[in-house]
Amino acid sequence: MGRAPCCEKMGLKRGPWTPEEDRILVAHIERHGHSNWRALPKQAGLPRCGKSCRLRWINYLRPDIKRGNFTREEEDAVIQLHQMLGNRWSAIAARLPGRTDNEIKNVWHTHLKKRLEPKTATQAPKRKPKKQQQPEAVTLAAPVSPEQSVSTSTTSTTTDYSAASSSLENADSFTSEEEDYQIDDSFWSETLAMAVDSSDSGMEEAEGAFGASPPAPSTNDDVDFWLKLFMQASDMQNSPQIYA
DNA sequence: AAATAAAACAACCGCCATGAG
DNA sequence: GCTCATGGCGGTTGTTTTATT
Repeated sequence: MGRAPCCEKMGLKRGPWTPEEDRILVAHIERHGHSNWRALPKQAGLPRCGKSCRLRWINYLRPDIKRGNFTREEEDAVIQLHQMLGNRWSAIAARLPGRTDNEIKNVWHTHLKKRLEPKTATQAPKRKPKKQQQPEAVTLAAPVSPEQSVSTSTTSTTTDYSAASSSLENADSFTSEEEDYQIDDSFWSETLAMAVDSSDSGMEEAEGAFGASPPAPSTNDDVDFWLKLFMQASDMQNSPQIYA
């Protein structure tokens, strides 16, 4: 028997968050942290359940969230990590700084999965990819703090990956199912190096700053092991003569 | 311009793991 | 050692947005 839904029973509010609710939640967390999600909404005066608050914070309001479309590199990393980890979205998210498990999960289900589907599905997509993410979520969090306005800015996101996006001039070709999923030789060494770096330093900094507890060491070690293995494999591909 | 279909996104639900009492 | 409360995760659904007809 599952636990009763926490929000409905108490007559708490559900559905989309308003900017005002966002502001209250962020202000409260900045001031008091989030040691107890259950108690948080009451303390903050939010008519929400703790679970809802937690989700909102983790997925959208955290200052270190990177918004905007996934770059090609990020998508490829997700695919590769998914091959290694399966549907362990949180583990995958831990390797992609600024991306949340929910976001990754959505991206996976909306286009990455399709990209990997066999060539049988050759119909061209009816829609072109979205130009940019809808700004509402950004504007929700943006006014809250200077930190957020920086980290949640769509433009800053694109600048983060400007180098990568510059190589995406032919992005349309990637969206075609006819396109074989081919990884540039130099890609994995870059992407995985980034992932390892961030796991070694950046991610821990980011997580530490916001009180998130790091995943179990064994899990991290496992993933790091595989990442390094892939890096080595990639290097071998790049310069086989070295390893021959 | 309106209707429709599809994609993208945001949020919720239910289960599981873990820690405190 | 057991029970309960809580946090966290993955799956799923509902809503909104956008492209196409």
